[in-house]
Amino acid sequence: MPELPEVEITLRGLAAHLTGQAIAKVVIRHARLRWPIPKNLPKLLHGKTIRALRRRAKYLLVEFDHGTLILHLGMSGSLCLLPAGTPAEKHDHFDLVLGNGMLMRLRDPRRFGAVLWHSGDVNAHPLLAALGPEPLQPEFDAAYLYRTTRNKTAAIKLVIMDNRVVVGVGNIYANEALFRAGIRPQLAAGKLSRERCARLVEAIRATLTEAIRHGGSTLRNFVGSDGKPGYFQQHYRVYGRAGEPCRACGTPIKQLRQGQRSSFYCPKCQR
DNA sequence: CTTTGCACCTGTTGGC
DNA sequence: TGCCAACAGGTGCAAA
Repeated sequence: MPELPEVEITLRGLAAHLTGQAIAKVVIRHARLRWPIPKNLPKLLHGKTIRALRRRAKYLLVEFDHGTLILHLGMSGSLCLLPAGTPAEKHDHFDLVLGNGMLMRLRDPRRFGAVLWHSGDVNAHPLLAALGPEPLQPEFDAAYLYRTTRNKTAAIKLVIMDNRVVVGVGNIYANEALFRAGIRPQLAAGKLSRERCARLVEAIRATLTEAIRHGGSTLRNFVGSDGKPGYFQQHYRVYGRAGEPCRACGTPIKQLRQGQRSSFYCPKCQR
């Protein structure tokens, strides 16, 4: 589920409910996520007040006066707000119980997600320090992408999915953005012209912005929901459509593998 | 430095 | 229906 739009939607859904709340209790049911949840988290957070929620790449940052709780949803994670006392289900690994009688619950069947703590400047955390620009911020522009791709022989799809180049472009939206830009996923990044870099930047922005506007590919209620996604069938142009006709020209969509991930493209619309 | 493939997990899907 | 393999939207890391 969680590509950047889902994380952004989650952030927006939670922010107003968490900000200013004190932590009444921290519950760790299953500490073995991608990295272990710190054992001392309950002690660290008890009675402390949430000052703000932010997002950096696909990390959700819960800021306190004395440090930051770093959350990542991995491949299958979701967060929801429930009344305190709601019984936990199978994959509910972590709760923040709030002073207002609600709790924020992390559910993550595959456990590729993360719950970490960092005191001090969170941008200096090893997981965040080397990240590239946000795709929706002005630093990510045509000049930057052109400069960054020079002399790169790697496929453009792999490059835009590289966190050090730009964050938050996952497999689905990489495929969709390349279709919008009319660029083949296997094209060597260094061969892109300035004009095509500009098109790609705009395509990435438009694809992500549109997905955020639609509530991500998954719509959730954050308050009172059980975290089960209510599915919103996203109208993908190429992702998952191998063999089906291109929505623009009717040519069958092709599939290939790049870096152990599936890529999809229209051989006529994308060059 | 870049590139490649593995690893962490469970759930779902599709072929036989 | 059952069984099993393949695959899934992330991404850090070791090895080459």
